[in-house]
Amino acid sequence: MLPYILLGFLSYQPMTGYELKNLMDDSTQHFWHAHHSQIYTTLRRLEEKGWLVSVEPAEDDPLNRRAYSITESGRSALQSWLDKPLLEIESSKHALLVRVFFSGSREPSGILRELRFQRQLHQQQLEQYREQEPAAPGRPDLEQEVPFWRATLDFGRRYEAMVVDWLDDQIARVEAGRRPAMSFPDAFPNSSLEEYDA
Amino acid sequence: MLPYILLGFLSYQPMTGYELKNLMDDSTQHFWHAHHSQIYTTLRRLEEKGWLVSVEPAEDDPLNRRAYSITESGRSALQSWLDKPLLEIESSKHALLVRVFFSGSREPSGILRELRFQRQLHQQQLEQYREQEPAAPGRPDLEQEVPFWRATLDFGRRYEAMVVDWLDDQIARVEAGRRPAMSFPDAFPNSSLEEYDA
DNA sequence: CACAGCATGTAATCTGTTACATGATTAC
DNA sequence: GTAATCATGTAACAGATTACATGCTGTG
Repeated sequence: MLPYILLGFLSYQPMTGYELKNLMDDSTQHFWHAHHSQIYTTLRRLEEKGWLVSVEPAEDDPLNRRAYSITESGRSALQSWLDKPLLEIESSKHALLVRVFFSGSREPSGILRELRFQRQLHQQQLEQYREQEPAAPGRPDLEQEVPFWRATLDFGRRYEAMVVDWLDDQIARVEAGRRPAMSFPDAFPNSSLEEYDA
Repeated sequence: MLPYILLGFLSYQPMTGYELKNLMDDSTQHFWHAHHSQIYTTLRRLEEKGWLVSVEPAEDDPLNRRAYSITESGRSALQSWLDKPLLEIESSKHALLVRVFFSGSREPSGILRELRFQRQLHQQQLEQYREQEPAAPGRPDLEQEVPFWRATLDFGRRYEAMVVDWLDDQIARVEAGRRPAMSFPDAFPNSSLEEYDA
């Protein structure tokens, strides 16, 4: 997948590995991320394949920047990947759900602490997504891309909102189970926005 | 993560690799999956670590079944993993979103075909989750686990419902963009439940 | 007897993470 | 000057997928 992300961005304009890393951190982070080590090695591999070409860092560039450009061969590889649609549901991995699945014998207080902290993290993530707005300033040729960038951001917002709701319900469920047949309020009601106190 | 899933299941009762694979396919599939090759090698590794013990397949068992049991050391490893809560948002990977992100210059018809097919898949997945109901028949000692199993299933249902909604909106958006300032219905309106016709 | 399912493994490869390593530039 | 950021790489390791490989059992 990473090769196509790099090809995709380089189809907009030539860039260095460092710039690609930053772009991914800003825009694809919530559905695909990569460490710089993987990006640099993948770029080299794509150049060997002939899908990219890089210009040797200029001698007067002490930062040793290597800019990559997409080749015609790279463009058609990207295009034929896009033309071959995804025909399956991709499987995902959620460590949090693994933990919840095997939490039946944990202390309710420990579970609650974890769920409340996760709720806080996902709420913050949601707020951050709500502030983001994709744009291609000064690139009218990329205007048609913007609605698709926004679509992926919208997915992120809906996903985080769903997770926050689910966590709220799980927190309520565990709290309800903790004091069965009781209705006393907690002596020190927990704010779900406190720092994790582990 | 896989080691803890195996430990978690084996904390319920001794099992073979094959049974663990089936259990995962039935219950953790939507938040963690593994191929049998990885399960068998991981079980061996956990035995070397002393977290599991296996009994040699009985001589009279032509199927060569090897049953694993959790050790005390394995139980405490599982427990201390559960006691160390997850303090970050886990990053996820969504190939579909990568494709959508770089779909700005694709043919609307190709995008629509893909989105509609994905919608169909996720709708089916949602219906399948709605029919599922976690239970521990004949194991009253596992009753307390059931609500947590159900919680992860509930996550799956909400996730698939969210994805279907999002796909509906994206399909509508692309359709609206395809015939700007027009309101003629399609000559052959597409059923979103047809087989993929690629 | 053929085929689906039971049952376990190894090997090669690919993908991804973490750690190690280096050096320049910019802002304070 | 010192810390953050720019910028690129290698190496070791861990995690995951795909292919290869084998043999038994039960059903039609």
